[in-house]
Amino acid sequence: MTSVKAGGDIKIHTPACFALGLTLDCGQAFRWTENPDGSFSGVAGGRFLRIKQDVDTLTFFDTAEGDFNSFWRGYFDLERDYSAIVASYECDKQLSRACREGYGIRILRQEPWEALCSFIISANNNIPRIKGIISRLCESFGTRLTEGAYTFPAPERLASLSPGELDVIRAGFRNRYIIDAAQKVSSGGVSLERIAAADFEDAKKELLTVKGVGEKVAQCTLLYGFNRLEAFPVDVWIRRVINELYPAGLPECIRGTEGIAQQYLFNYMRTNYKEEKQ
DNA sequence: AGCCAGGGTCTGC
DNA sequence: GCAGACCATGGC
Repeated sequence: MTSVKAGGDIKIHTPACFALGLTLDCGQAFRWTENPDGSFSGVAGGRFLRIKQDVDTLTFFDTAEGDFNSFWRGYFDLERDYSAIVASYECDKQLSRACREGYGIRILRQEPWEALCSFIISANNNIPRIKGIISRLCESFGTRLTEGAYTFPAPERLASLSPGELDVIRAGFRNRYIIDAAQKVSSGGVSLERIAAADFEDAKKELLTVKGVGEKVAQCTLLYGFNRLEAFPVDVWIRRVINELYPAGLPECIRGTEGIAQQYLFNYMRTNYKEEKQ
């Protein structure tokens, strides 16, 4: 069976402060892979996308205009003025440097359920392995879109599984956490709609009722799944940032967009640490 | 071989 | 509230 192309390519002028590769490979999303030609392929919102950034052009291959406007525009946060946000970080020297080195990183607007489930899997784990587990989760329990591309399984699909049935994804002790999250979300015991409408503290409190969700996973879910830019997840890398760069406290200029600053600092510390080890 | 990874839970004080 | 053991897995 041959697939019918739904639409042509969409080309837009690359927005200011937009770096595709850094954004898709900075530890906030786990579903994108780089192709030999420099484009990226991935699945989000139940849609497969191949996308490539050239000097001045961003190409969404084989994408319908309706999908671009109703989904991808929001997913890549194209309407937000990142140049202004990054400029507001000039109050701090080290943060400014982090912004230069990671210039163009954006916070993706991922789906709440995928973000919650992905960051439950991220606990005490490393990024390459997180990607592998999520890939196997989608391949085993998602819906096939095209060759090698599967949707992220809905909570309803995972809620009826036993931990043993999840062994194929090799998530280890996280199996029962994934299932608990799927059960609470699909039953409405935890409501993603209510979380989206709640203030920050109430939203976090509701997320913390899920097993396997502590402070850090809740902050990640709110930042990446609900676009709460005031969230500030602290993992081991950000702990190093705080200890080594900001022992007296974080700079004032990040107030309101702490999550974006956090992403630049995360990238900065990880990149420099890797170079140090070579 | 042992340590680490976008942590959290559970128990005991 | 806080420390410490424990949790699966795989890369280095």
